[in-house]
Amino acid sequence: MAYWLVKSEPDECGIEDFELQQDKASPWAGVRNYQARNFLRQMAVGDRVLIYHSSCRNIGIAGVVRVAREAYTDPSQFDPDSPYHDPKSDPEAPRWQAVDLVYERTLSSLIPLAHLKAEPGLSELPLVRKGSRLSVMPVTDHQWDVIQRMAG
DNA sequence: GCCAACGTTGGC
DNA sequence: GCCAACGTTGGC
Repeated sequence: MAYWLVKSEPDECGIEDFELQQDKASPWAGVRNYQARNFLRQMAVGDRVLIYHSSCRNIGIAGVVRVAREAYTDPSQFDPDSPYHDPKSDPEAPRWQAVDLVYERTLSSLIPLAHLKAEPGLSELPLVRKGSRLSVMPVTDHQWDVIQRMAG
């Protein structure tokens, strides 16, 4: 089993939205960055995914979800009404994939970005590197352990 | 709202 | 293939 972290704007889809769905999986769609997409493709059912809340009042890691379905064609790329529409994507060779994620737990208290940045064991995590915009990233076993410890 | 840093686009 | 211009991300 592998570990991952994804960024989300809680206004769009935060841990609370997964919690409301409980055992019902939700699509993680709209990724439009090649590096992030390549990581999505590597996700396997059962992998754990940290949900990071960005561009909001309380920035940081908020909870954990689980991969419920491996990568499949993201339908929003072909939907002209979707904000994620990609007119250059060829239906014969779709550019973008989505996965399905299902709720696992909400942290008792959010781990703020400042704490993540201050933790030496996380210095290699792309999330805390200056200017990093990667929205889907792998988390090593060690980084995972560090974060679990911080979560209490 | 500001703005630095980034990824992508497109002219050459 | 280079690189300037552009649009976006995301913390503050």
